[in-house]
Amino acid sequence: MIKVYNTLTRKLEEFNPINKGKIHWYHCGVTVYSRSHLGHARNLIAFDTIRRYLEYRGYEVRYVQNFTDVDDKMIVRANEEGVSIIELAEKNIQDYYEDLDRLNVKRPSLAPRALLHINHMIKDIQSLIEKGYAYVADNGDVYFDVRKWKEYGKLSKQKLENILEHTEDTENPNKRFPADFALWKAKKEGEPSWPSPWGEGRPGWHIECSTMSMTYLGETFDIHSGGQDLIFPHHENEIAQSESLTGKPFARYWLHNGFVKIDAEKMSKSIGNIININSILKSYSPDSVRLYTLLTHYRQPIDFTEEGLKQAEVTAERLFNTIVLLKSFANDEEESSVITEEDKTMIQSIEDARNKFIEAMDEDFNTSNALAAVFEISKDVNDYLRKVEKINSMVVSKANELFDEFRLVLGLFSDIDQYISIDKVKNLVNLLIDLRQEFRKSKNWEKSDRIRDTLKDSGIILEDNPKRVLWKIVAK
RNA sequence: GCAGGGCUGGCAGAGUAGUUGAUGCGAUGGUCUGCAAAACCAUUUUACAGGGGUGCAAAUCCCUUGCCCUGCUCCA
Repeated sequence: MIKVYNTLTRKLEEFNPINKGKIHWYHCGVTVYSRSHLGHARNLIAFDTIRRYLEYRGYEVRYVQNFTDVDDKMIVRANEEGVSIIELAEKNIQDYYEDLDRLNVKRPSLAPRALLHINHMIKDIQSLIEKGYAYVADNGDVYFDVRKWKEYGKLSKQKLENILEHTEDTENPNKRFPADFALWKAKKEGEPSWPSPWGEGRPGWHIECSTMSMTYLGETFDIHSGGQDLIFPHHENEIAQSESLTGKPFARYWLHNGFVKIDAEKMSKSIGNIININSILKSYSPDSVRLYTLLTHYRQPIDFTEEGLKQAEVTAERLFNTIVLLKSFANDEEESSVITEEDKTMIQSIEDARNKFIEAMDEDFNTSNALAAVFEISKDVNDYLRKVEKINSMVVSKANELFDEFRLVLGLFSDIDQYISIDKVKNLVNLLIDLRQEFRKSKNWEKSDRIRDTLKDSGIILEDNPKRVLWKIVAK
């Protein structure tokens, strides 16, 4: 049974999708006006892993993630660069996918863009006006009337009075109430605009997510996710718009991830303390970044330090070594009919590790504890491959199965195949190892070292152990 | 002010009442060993911001103080 922490109820809840076996999920994506940073990476990796886990558990996941390509930031940036917002969006979406792919984050099932849904948004705004939840101001703006929606504040647990007290926008004469938010903004000079029943203008920020999520996932869907900073006002407003429009519950489970901080401060574009994904990937592998992220539970903040990332890098490398070594035994045909006590213990450990992993992930996707299971079995495998008299092919295949599952869910080491040797190479290396062992027996260190050094130069590392010589292919 | 999150070993980071200070990194010692590399083992353990309270029992629940962060404005 999977449990998730739901921001709406502030409780751990049993997870059950509306349609058995299928999950409809909307993830709030990015405004495509600049390059993505580590905060986005954390967010993407966290939910990508959750998605992968749900798929692993047999769910079919429809994962919709939007691109905000029309809003204030887009317009300002496009003007600065002297391009249209469409051109700006194109470029940044391309960069975004590049970052996404490198981090091995699965692409969304659907990635709708706000600009292509303006007519649909207009229809929704129109309905909200007709239902009396929205009003047209004299200047052509359209606002959502928060006082009409009695449940306003239910996600962020804010009372309207408190919101009001700290709303800065008290001067706007077009609003009936300071906390009302824009569904449609009348055109200003130098801004792109679209025709509407209320004159030229453009949509407000929040409506796109309501419109697009319900278009592709239905009026009520399972999961809605995003960063914690979106809880208010963005997600609060989405709920208000959507539920007043349909009269039905909007998203059922609200998931929010914690921030990446730098020197105890949130990493954000407005503070300017950002590290871009592409720049961190110049010094660290995607696997290191993923692992670094997953070592902390997704709802906890991560105070980013290079030291921490380095630690994760070492950890990732060690784990990688285990897996690649294990893979090198995968196709060894020697069927061992005898099952020793050590084999049995290993098989049991493998089962235990899988169960522990699942148990951890079931509990609100506790990747920290899940990884603990991975590290423990990794240690057992290392021990087994080096110490046991005869390696049992069944043990190897079960272990490989397990690590394949881990890799799939955690999104780690997706490029591992390039480090696995084809049989021809394998035979060749094994021959050289045999020869070298003969030289070693006769204490011909010069020749035995020459073999080892030459192999090392071509990226093959030998490792002498009492029971056997192990080898692996490394990068470069 | 209101709402929420945090304060655990040298570092990172799980754990929300009671058979583990999980796990990772680091450090020290060891095993292995021609050398190298890797791996494994042991130690690094009477921790849980301070104070108070309720429990047979609290890091874990309640109260309180301190410090930090976040949202209430665009933001993953």
